[in-house]
Amino acid sequence: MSPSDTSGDAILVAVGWPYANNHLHAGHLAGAYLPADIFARYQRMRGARVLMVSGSDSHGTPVTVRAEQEGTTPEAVFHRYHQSFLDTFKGFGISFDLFTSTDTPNHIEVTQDLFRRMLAQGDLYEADQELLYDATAGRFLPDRYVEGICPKCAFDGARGDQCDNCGSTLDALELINPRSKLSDATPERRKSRHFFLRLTAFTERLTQWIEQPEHADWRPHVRNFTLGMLREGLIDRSITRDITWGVPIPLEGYESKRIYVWFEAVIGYLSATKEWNATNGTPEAWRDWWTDPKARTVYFIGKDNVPFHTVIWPAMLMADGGLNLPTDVPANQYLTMSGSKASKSRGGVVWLPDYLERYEPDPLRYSLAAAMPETNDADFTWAEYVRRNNDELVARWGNLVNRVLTITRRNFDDCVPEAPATLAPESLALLDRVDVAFDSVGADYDRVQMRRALSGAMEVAQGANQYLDARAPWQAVKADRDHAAETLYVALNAISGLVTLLNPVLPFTTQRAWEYLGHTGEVGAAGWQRMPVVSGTVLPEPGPLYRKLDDSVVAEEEARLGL
RNA sequence: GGCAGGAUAGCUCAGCGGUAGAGCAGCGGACUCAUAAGCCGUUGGUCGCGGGUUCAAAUCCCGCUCCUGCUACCA
Repeated sequence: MSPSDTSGDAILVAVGWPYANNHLHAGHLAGAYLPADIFARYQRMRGARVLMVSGSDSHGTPVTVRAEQEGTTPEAVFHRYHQSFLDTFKGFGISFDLFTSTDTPNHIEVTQDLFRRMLAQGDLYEADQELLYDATAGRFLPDRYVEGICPKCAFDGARGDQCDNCGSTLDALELINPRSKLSDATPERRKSRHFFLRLTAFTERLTQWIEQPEHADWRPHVRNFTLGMLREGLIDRSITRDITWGVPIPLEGYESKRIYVWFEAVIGYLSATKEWNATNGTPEAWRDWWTDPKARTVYFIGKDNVPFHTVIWPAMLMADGGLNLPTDVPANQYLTMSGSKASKSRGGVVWLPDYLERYEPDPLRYSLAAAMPETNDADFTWAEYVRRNNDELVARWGNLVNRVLTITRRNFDDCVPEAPATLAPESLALLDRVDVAFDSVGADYDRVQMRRALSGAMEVAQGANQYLDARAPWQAVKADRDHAAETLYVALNAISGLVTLLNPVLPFTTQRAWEYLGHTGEVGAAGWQRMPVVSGTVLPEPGPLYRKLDDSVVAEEEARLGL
């Protein structure tokens, strides 16, 4: 269903904003974009009015630094990766209604509007801040851009925010012999006037909100982490920086400063909703997602983003007044790559544009969904990818489709056979099992338990294989043609249900299977139910849904990773 | 340091109070429609260590060991 069709319940699928300083990798897909897409596809199928939005986070120090290194502008860096993101999402079928950026007039306007109102209400205030300044690079340094000797353990190499040796959380001003990571210069202390978010004023309201009974089933790592932050005490944070690449402060005399990304990027969820509705001729309809208390707003992010989505953004929404707070923030844990953490800055990563040059999107979607880091960090290995592709997609599911279509077309004149008026008990049992799966698998998708949903659907596929084996239509077709006809008719109908059940995870290949069954249109448009396969329908010639991968792929890809 | 999660069959993991499970790998079998796929059977574990609660603990409580992550002025 289109977000413009107002008949369904409104669900905002809000997805974390990727930082436009590099391409996306498999960790991004597993952590946020894939679960969001599966969820959105499922909700659309069951008739919800889904609006799925995100955009490039175009601002921030690393973008500026990268631009300087390359001798180009921050805009150029941002545009390059923004385009890369769009290509990647298209290639993997991540079905955004809108993927915009923080570099739009609309976003700047929405941000500045909220800034002004929060300032007027006293939720923001001005104060001096002492910071480290790199005179060589001509820039104030974020804590992470400063290194020095740890004041607690004397480790030389501690970063300004944290010492990797003893684990202490630091203030960059405490470092002994600080040096800039940008220029190696010794930074100097300078005062600068900034705006602060009065987070401390929201502690009580945030705590009450998190402790509401309907939030009891939030993922433990999200809920407990948030409660821990609230218990330990929030700290007012400065939300402006001495930089020139970012959203301008809407006041006179602040031309050398910008609103900082962590304050501004989360506003993107709201500004993107407004942008989509303005573009589609319904400028007031953004309220259906943001002010209707029945709307759900679900945020798909990696766990490193939790504080911004369960504390800072909710506080900003409370400050605004009438906007919906997050319904759920099903943050994922990390995807590790052959045992080590996937990272944009380090190597050992499966880059998504690179992947798409060699492989189809669905097998990676499948592998990542089957081992999604929902409760723990999950490890991605190429060996497991190849195994899942070959054993599960090719052998169990793809082969099921292929074998049934092949026998049917060969023996029944390329048509769906006639079924008897009364089906055998095992035939009814299989179809019933498929139909029941729509409830259980659907509930799992709805709860963002993608691993469970997928394994539930795949168990039904296995059941279909067992059914076929028990009734052996390849033999029956010689002795008892009606028996074989029933088997194939039932199997085709079971496959039809499976196509729909699997479509949120495997949108490309299930669409092809859908057409092999003689259906027309899109799987996603047919609703969350088993589409009957009708006797007499002509079945087109099928092709393999998946390609079997040779074991040598494992060694090749591991070599690329530098393992 | 604080917080969270984990430690279960060779491997990847599920189970989270009631006689140890799945997939893969291994072994055996019947079949042959299918991308030599599918199906059936089977080998294999004192569920990290030590205490405790209970008629009963992988499952709850306490302590310990090891692993991973997060710890909001990169996002």
